Amino acid sequence: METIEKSLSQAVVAHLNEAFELHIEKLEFQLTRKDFEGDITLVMFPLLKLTKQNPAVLGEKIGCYLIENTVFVTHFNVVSGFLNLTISDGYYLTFLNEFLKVNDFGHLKADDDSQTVMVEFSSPNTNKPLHLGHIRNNLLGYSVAKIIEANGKHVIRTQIINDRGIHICKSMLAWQNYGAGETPESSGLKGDQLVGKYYVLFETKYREQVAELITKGHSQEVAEKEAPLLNEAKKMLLAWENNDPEVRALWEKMNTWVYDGFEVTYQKLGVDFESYYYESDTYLLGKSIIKEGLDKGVFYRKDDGSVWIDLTADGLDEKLLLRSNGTAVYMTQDIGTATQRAVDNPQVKGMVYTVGNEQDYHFKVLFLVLKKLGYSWADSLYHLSYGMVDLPSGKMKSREGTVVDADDLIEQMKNTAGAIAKEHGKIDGMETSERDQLFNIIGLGALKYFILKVDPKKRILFDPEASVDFNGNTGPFIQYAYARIQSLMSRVPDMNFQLEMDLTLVDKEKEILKHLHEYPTLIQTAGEQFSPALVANYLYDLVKLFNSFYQNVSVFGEEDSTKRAMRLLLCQAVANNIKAASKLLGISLPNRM
RNA sequence: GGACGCGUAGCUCAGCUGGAUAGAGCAUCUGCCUUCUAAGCAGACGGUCACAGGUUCGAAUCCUGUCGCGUUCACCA
Repeated sequence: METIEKSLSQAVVAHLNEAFELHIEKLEFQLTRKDFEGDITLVMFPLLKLTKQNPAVLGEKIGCYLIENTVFVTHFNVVSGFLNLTISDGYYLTFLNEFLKVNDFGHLKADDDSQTVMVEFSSPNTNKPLHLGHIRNNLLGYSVAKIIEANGKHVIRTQIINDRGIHICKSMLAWQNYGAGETPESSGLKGDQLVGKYYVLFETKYREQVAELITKGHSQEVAEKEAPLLNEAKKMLLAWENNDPEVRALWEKMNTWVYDGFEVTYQKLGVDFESYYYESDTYLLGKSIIKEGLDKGVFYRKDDGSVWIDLTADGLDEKLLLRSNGTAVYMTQDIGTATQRAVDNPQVKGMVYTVGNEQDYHFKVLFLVLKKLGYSWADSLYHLSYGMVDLPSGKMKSREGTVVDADDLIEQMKNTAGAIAKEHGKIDGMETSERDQLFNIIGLGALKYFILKVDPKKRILFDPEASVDFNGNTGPFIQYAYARIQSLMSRVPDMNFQLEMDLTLVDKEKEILKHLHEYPTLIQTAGEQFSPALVANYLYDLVKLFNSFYQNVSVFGEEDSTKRAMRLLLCQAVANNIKAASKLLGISLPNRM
């Protein structure tokens, strides 16, 4: 179904080009502001110069033409340079009919010819549990993947796991030295929590050693470098790289614990993945690519043996790619992983990396290096950068214990939802299991919406105590509207109404239909901009419009049965739309609350 | 210091590629539960869109500069 803006634009453009011998390609229409009469507005200022007409005359001309030559323009008025057009109720009723025929109206379906896009998110380290920052990352990545899918593309959700390096060795070492064989089973802790505990323990013991060295007269700098624990960890990393069987076995055991723990968190969050990349599998490829690049002359070697790339001509710096001792750095790994991923998935035409904005520079360099290596796919890489999540107390720092743990936060949201529901007396006569499920849906809905509604690139100030609300512009507000429609629908045994096309719409009904009409365009824009926030704010506006309608216009009280049928169908359409849009945000909807 | 990002109501945020009198929620205040769920609705209050220039019919939006906040410029990841 063609949008009304497009057909209007075509009609007006053809008419103007002929009348004034112009070569305009298309015109932009916008929704008419509330205070003026009309539905769609053409801003005529740009046309005034071209046609050398005054606004009143030109508006009159276009307006009359549209009334005579289209079926859906019924009135028009001109205010200064604005031509306001009124669209017939019949047009919107036809639209409503179309809308109801499809489940996810406005979403395109991928077929065999569709593009495939890979979306990477989460990218955890295997030495500690997921925290609030990961939650934003996961929600964003998952939602963007859904939005891209709704634009008719195949999507492969993937995660790149940083499973090697000094950090995991620290956890391993602490577990070995102080763990006494503790396991997730014996401790009752989730695997990731257990491994995280030993990472923290390492840091504690390490700092004790540093302090001790300082009292013995060493400088801070020397002490930090010479502490025996750190040297042990380094030794362990080396043993790992040399495939020491014992170290590898311990590494695999502890990583497995962590993955099991992560899986539980992902399930609670409602995200999942189709493929996984492990840096332990790809860092060697990274190293060999560095060698190739060296041979090709893209990189150069310094006297100490380290390998670099000079990006000063591109406005960046010189960047280290391989240490003088030949070991891989972060960039080496990422080059390897990116290449592996491209080799494994030749059909993929785009790659989205969901990574925090503190790595903007890193990704700029990474993409540029890949391009200089001559990979054709390097141009289709995109860094979906997002702002960090700050706490009122400042930045989250794992070493200072100011991290908000993902599992804890989810639990807390659920409890808050329960407490508020109880306060409102919403849970009377509900089974315990049903109750539990409901609190889960609402708590997570609140959390997801709270995070997704803000522009990805902006930082979020997150106050775990106060800032997640259940009133106003929130997830539960949207869920509540949906639940109310469901309860309304449950009173109507048969929804097979035939829509009468000569009905007269009241303002609120028309406003809702106009809003629904914008949905396909919105999804397209959200896809282009990788922005779940657009979807969230659209949803909020829809629910606001709907609530106002629902509270002020009766459905069952309506005596005209055809009008009543139309209103019920309108409710149905809104419910469908809430469902479709919520799915893109990963927000579940309850049938009652 | 260089680079990148941000700055809109007391607080948290919208404001699409420039368009009409800058919008929501929270907080504060007024009404509305005996008819489909009050986690709601109707309304009031609240703004020098950081500041200064520029571009033009027209700027919160684009350009330049200044200030403030953040991130980043590691043989850390």
